[in-house]
Amino acid sequence: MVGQPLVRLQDVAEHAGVSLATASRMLSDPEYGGRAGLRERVLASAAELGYRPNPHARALAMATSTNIGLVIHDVRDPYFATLSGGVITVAERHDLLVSMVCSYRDASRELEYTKRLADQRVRAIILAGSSVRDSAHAAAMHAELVSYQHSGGSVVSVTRGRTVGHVVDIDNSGGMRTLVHAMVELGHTSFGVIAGPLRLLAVRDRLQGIRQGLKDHGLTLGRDDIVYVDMSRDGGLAGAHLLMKRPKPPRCLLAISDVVAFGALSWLRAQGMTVPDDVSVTGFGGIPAAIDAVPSLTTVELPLEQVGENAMELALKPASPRHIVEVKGTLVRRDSVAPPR
Amino acid sequence: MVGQPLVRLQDVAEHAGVSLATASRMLSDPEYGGRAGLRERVLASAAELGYRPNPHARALAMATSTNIGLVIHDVRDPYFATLSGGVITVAERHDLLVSMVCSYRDASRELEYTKRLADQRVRAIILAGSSVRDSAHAAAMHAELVSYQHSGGSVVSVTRGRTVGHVVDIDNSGGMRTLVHAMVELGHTSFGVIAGPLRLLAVRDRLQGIRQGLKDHGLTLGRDDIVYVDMSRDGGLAGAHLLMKRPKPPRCLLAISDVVAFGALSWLRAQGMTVPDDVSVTGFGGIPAAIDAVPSLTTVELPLEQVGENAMELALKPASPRHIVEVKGTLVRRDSVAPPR
DNA sequence: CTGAAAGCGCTTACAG
DNA sequence: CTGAAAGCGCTTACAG
Repeated sequence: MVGQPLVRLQDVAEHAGVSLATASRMLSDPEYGGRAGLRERVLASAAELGYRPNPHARALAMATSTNIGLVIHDVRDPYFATLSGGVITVAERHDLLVSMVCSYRDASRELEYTKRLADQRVRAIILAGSSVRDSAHAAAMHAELVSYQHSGGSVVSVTRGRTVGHVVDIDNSGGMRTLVHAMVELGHTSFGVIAGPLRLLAVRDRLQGIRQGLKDHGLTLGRDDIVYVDMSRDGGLAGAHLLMKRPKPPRCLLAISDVVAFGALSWLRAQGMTVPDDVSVTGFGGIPAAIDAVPSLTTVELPLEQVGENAMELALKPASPRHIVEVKGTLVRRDSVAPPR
Repeated sequence: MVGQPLVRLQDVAEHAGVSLATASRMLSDPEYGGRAGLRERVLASAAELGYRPNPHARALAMATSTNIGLVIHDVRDPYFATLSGGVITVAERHDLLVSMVCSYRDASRELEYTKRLADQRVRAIILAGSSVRDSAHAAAMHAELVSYQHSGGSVVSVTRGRTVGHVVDIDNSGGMRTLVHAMVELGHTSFGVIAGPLRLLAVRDRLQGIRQGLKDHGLTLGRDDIVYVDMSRDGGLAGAHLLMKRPKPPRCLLAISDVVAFGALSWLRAQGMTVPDDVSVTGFGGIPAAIDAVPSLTTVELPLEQVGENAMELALKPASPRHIVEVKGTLVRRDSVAPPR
């Protein structure tokens, strides 16, 4: 690359009449003493020359950068977009840049990006998507994270089950269980579940919550009462179709996430079915749009933005002791549910 | 930072029995010749030792990195989330990481982040939010971008009016004009506009499109027919309130963006007003959720994801010649509009 | 407190 | 084609 010569620390030092070392100290170590007026002089020179430190040189010398790595499933998903907003807010407060990558729920992408971020010496890696249940992959991820943490990096997972780094543990199963209780108490006994891929831990946990919630009331889920789809609006569309076209369609549709529930609502609307009169629908997550859905969506609301903030705050803490922040969702009952007719 | 010793290029070179220089060439220059089997040997050593190049050392030596900087207004806004998805998709294809920052429509943030990204020697800076109309700020941004480009960086703006770098030019005014024509042809004559802050060029352009569209039919907008709000769902809520509480409320609400329109729909619903029977509502942008709104939202649909892909593709092109990609929206008429009663 | 020097891990003219 | 050496722009023991 060609370019006009940039001003280096060396230039600042000369301009201020001090050594490179002193200039470096005055500029980047606020604690450092120094004879009266020295610091001011160096700062003035830096300002006058328009000095802007080269972060790569610094990262090379210090073996750490001023960036944060954020791994999510998909930015286009409001769940992750909202969470990312929280991460970015706190990162900004600490003058940290965030490099965001999307795994699209693909294990190998997740691993590759994690390595890439580790190589970049980001200060912290925040894994904000549910971890994947694949023992080979899990082992590789674990090894990578351990070595990354060992080299001074900070690891934060927004998923339980990781044995390294800090954790923001979202109570997926408990939230779903509470939701199911409420539906049963509303009078529902016939459920259909639109689930996501079983390799995702969050999916498993939410399903477990559903099963437990039903079991608490002596109910069970039949094999056919659950369908597995992509965790997207289109997945929800397909899932609703599969469940509702059965001979005896369920009276309450439990979607694995809000976005999936939106797809279901859309399918039902297209079929001319009325929610909640014909069928009740629930989501999970509490993305902002849930409140504006028509009918407004009953869901387990997670403080998504705050989860992102928590994650970023944990990223700033030393690796030891490990912190586990538990986040519980709150059931928000809205218009998408009613007692079965 | 403490950490186990990582393997360096030097180690690979020794293991393969070649010099540092040769190892470097074999590993990072596929074009480079070399005696038969040499490359294989070096690659084998690198693989065996688990060599992972230090990107900062490389960036320092080459004065360029393998990252892309993306500046948007807000990740939580589906408009930008969708667009970002496109950027990330193409970036991944080229093995590039994207560092994403949110300006929250704040000029000084935009400038600071741009500088920061330039300092990081990102390969390209993609400015995906509408530029701000403030001559001092514009001058500073321009100077920064020129110097960045001069030093080898690639600049792409998803907004017109920038005189440096490539541009993805979204036809904001033309799109709005078409939309207004359609509304007038539907029989509307009484409009209310929920606009965003005038310092945003995109807002000005869309407003201009509205005015032009009306003028084409001999109509004009009164001073009170337009309100200025935050470009968010809550802004839309407030805007609808302001306009609809007037003595003679408009029969058609033109929102400056889809998200703002969602807010308006929400307010109207809360008031017990029916869309489109009582009032028609339109948006702009074509975010995915527009189709699932109830009533589904009439809007000018932009290929947002593709805009992001285009931007990233332009980022890969040499600075000269400049490319201007023009993107037109398409009017999508849905259920949120009807002839006035 | 301050400075000269080594070192971070690469790339790339420059000689051979 | 290959290697020794300089250089990228910082930080930080190590002496003074």
